[in-house]
Amino acid sequence: MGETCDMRGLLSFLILWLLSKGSRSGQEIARELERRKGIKPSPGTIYPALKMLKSRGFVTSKKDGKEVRYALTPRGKKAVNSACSFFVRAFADVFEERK
Amino acid sequence: MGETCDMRGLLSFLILWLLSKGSRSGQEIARELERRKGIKPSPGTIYPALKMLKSRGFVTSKKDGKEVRYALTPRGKKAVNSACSFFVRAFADVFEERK
DNA sequence: TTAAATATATCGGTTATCCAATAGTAGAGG
DNA sequence: CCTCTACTATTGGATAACCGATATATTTAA
Repeated sequence: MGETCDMRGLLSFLILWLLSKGSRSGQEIARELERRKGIKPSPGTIYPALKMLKSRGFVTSKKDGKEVRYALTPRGKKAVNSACSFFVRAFADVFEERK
Repeated sequence: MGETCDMRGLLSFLILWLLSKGSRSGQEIARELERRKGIKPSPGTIYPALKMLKSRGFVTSKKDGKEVRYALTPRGKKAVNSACSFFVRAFADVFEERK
């Protein structure tokens, strides 16, 4: 990517989706995003995103030694659900074509 | 959406993907985006996006009476292909889960 | 008990991504 | 002609989405 089409966006959506599988630390999230996108998001990307999601009430954080574990709030769970159905509706045929 | 998770982004990706099905006018693109996203993008959204894609050599435009028809360049076709495979790799399991 | 490593976080800046408002342009019908 | 309508386009502005550099805290290892 990069030289072709930027594909910016959807980082916070992916973070919420990952957290819907269970709580994670910031670094765990960064590593999972790396597997998906090819490049690891920098600290300046991941932590401000988590902070924003927290300020909107989608995520809680809990310090645990060296790490901080992030988890979805009930409101975050609802947000993921509606975001997923929106996402699937919007991009369904893009996926179908590549099966 | 909106109140939940913004889902901003990927507009230009969707435009390129639509154009990979054949040439379209700006309004045809806007209407197809409306079906996908629920709301019709405003002129201030769609035309600057098309202009940007044109300036990057992904798209050509050709006046045809009242309309302007947009089409992919060879470079645009390559961009769509790599963008699609990136997209599918990044979001495959989000999609699987909802089938 | 230091030093290195790891995780979290902030700051400043760049670019993308939208919208609302506004305006130009061309065909259609009176 | 002239107005109505649909399409195209620009401008200005708000916000999101990143990155690189830097700083801080905690654990681990030497």
